[in-house]
Amino acid sequence: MSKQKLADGLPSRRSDCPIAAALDLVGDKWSLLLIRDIGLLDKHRNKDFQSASEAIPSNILADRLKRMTAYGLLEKRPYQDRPPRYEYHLTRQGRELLPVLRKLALWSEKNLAGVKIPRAAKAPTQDRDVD
Amino acid sequence: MSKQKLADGLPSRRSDCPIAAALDLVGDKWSLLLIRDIGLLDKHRNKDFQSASEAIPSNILADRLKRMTAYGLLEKRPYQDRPPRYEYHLTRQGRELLPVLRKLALWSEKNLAGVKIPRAAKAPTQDRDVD
DNA sequence: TCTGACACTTGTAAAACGCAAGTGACTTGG
DNA sequence: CCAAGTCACTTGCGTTTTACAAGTGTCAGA
Repeated sequence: MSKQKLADGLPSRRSDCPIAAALDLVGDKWSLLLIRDIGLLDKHRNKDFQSASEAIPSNILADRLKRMTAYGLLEKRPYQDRPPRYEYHLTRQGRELLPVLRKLALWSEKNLAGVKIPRAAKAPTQDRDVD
Repeated sequence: MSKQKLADGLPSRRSDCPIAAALDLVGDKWSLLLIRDIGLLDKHRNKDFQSASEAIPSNILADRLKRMTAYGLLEKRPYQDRPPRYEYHLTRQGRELLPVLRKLALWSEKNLAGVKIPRAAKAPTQDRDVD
């Protein structure tokens, strides 16, 4: 799965448009939802992601974690030795996607019927999100 | 193509998360690029979209235009009678996605090597984009 | 030793995508 | 009037990606 160049580095870009370039990395059905889980919902481990309300398939989950780690958006960090277990955190690059997600959430709240942003959504921590 | 409920109205949402809800509408490889074409690059007609640097397949293009129109993000407006021809414009809802795109573009410029936002990108017109 | 938790991996079917070619309405040049 | 061209799709079909279910390996704890 994911025939795209993973081992090496980034995927080849469709164009030099910044929007297209970003979508080449996270423009699919699940990636931004994982960024949300990690950055806004404080989920970090495989089972946490599976328990999200959207039920991502486990193979897709594994693939996306692998990909986004390769892209430099996530960092895989061990939290115990035996059995070896890892949790996923946002890199600076990944963290800086959070303002985009917030914008998107605001759009939904304003434009989609019955959508409310939960107050639970963790407020910005380190990153000043003035814009 | 696009077996998803189109005729009726919106697709069923994966969850009540605002981010997931938005991605249910535009969380694919092409939709946001079309929003970009229309809202930032002033493209409005089928051939304009095909001439974009990313070469979207014509059947996918037709499907996305149809879908996003059904979702209320685009408006199909006739510009001549014979032969009947239409051009696509953003609705208010669609236009309000532009700030999201700008955020994303800023992210790319800052975080992806060699990506520059072209000055050509039309500045915000009607919509005050203070945030 | 047995059971369960956890983090994946594998197999296979279903869906979406991408490419090339085709269609229909109409205009324009000859 | 007719042939050729433009435009906006549509169709067929092979490829790729997704999704769902089940399986695997490692290890802790009872």
